[in-house]
Amino acid sequence: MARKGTRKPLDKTPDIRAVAAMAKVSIATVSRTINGSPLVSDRLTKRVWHAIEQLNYFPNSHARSLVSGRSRIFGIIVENITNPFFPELIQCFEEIAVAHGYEILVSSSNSDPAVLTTCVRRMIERKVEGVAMLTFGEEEPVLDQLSFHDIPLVLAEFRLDDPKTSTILLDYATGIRAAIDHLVQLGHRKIAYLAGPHKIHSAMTRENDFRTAMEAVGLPVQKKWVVECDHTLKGGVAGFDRLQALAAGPTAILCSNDMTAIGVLRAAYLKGLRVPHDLSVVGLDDIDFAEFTLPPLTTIRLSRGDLARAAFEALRQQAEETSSANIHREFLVSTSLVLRGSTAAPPAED
Amino acid sequence: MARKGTRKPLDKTPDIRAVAAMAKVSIATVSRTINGSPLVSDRLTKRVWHAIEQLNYFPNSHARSLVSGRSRIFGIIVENITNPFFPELIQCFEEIAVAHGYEILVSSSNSDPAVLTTCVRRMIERKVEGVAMLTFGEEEPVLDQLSFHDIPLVLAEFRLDDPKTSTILLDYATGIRAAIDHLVQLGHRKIAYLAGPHKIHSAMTRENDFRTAMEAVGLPVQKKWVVECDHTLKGGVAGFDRLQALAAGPTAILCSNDMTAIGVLRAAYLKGLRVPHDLSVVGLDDIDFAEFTLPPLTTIRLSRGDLARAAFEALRQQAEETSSANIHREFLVSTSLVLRGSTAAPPAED
DNA sequence: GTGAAAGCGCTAACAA
DNA sequence: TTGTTAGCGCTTTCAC
Repeated sequence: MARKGTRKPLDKTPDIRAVAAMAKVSIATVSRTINGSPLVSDRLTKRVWHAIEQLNYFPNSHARSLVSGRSRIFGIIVENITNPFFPELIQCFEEIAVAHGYEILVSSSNSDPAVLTTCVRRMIERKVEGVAMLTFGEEEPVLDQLSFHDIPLVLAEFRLDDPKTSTILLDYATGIRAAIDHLVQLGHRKIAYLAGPHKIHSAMTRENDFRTAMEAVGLPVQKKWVVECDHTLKGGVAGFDRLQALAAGPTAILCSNDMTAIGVLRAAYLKGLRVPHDLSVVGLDDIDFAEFTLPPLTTIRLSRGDLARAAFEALRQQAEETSSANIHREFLVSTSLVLRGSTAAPPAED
Repeated sequence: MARKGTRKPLDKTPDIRAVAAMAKVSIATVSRTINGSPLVSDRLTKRVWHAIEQLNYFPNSHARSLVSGRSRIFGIIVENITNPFFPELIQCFEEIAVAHGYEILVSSSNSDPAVLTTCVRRMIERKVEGVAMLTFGEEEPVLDQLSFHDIPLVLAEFRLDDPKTSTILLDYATGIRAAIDHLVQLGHRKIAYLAGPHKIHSAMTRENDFRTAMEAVGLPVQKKWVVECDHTLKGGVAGFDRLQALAAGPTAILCSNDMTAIGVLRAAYLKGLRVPHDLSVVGLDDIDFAEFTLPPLTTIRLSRGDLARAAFEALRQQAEETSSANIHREFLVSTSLVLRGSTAAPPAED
């Protein structure tokens, strides 16, 4: 409608033109300066930065993304931000991303496919350059969208035969085997397992690794002693209660995650069982809280830092390669047993 | 360089022009349809949506923001995402925001002014339409930037005389007074306080409210019994240890937040003190974990939902008003005492 | 009701 | 080295 500046002569946040005018250079020079182009002379570089500071100019990232076709945003979708494992993970991921000049968009799917769908939509609309799906197995409904829009992806425990998709494999088996060995060495033979939700892929992997480990040490897995929980504190309490309803209860419980284990600690206390004297409990994740429970939780450590680094690295490589060079990559994150106070020898048989 | 479509005839994610071509309408009509303009006829509306689905078209939000000048993004900056209080808060805020068609940008300042500065910069560059600073008192260094860029703001416990800034007041006093009353009624007279970092504004507010409450019930506040911690689990342990080093220790400890209190629970256990028999402990926040500690934590509840709603509402009002109508608003969030198992009568005097 | 066309603020050719 | 200019994908006048 009006030519530049005609409507409101002053009352605007400064744009690249204002900087150019003040520094008496072209807007191209301002752009080059901001982007660190080596072509700009020292003299002009100085003048431009001076003007930028004077005007308190902040480049508009929407304009940048639009024209460059690169948003420098990575999305990260976690299963449930309310589980302390994930904030710790997000924290690491964000630090790394910001250090590399990327932004992040965080979403929590809460195991709800509808939520997942809309947050993927939002990410596509924002033109993220990659998304880390750390939902551990609920990702299938949105995979097509992402691949249609050509967005690099890193998935946990899910191999997809797509050059733009990488996979992070979690070696739960080693940690779980170590936990079982530890328990067996202590004298336990009746070991129960509080599983995660079966619709979560990693929960199934963990459960299978539990079965494999039990078999390896020659212990039977009683069907009733594997109960499905939901990875929450409340779920741990409920799971424990179901286990307690059985005759000849287990002397040790391995849990699919720390939240479940902390719930068990609480429930056992209420039932008058003393951990580890009457019952041994092992968690998985090693969230910050695990060190501070009563007693401190013996758990299988899954490093947030390692996971975050793998996820970022996978995305960065995909994003910064020419798209024709993309290949499917795999990363492995290991686990290890952390011995604390929630495991001990089982009580003497009655 | 090349005219539209010359370079790669097909190999692109669809844009508004592709939709227009397929629906045999102008791009203006597509835009109107997407934005729900009532001016488009039913016949064309149908054709356009059909084309959108066929092509799996997602509008580019950078382009939208650029031209409309509205990003529909709110930023939320929290003090420390690793403290479970904040993920729960973010969760609520995000839900409300998404329900109202807004996106959110989350950042955790980790009490580091440099981090705060860069995350505010990123938010300004992304043209957020408002930011909720839930850092409780570390915001001063960035206030100028935000106000220079004319970005609506909502602050916790910080009044700023600016029409684009709203304030959320937290009524800690009521909850703290209730906690002190409760303790006094139980028979406690020696009440210690584990404070938060003094550089955090809310920590000072809480501490002052503690002093006021003590005075109101006629109890002296011993200088040595107020020790500054850092709102973490470790900090709670350290704070407890410092209190224990004193002769004639307190019989009850009120903590500036739940993390500190949980640390105290742990430290007391290690020292062989039984809570609540030997020592009463009260937290503040009522994070989800508080119900699951051993014993369950008596704490002063600060509703994440209320806080998130107040923050969103403040921002929405600022963003959707004509800028001339903006006025400073204040919201009040209340607290209340939640009785659980970590408080009891003090041990009989020796 | 619908379409044509002018930009939003910036980057990246290309020219000088 | 620097400046000129053509769009990035979309919304929004304005004219029909």
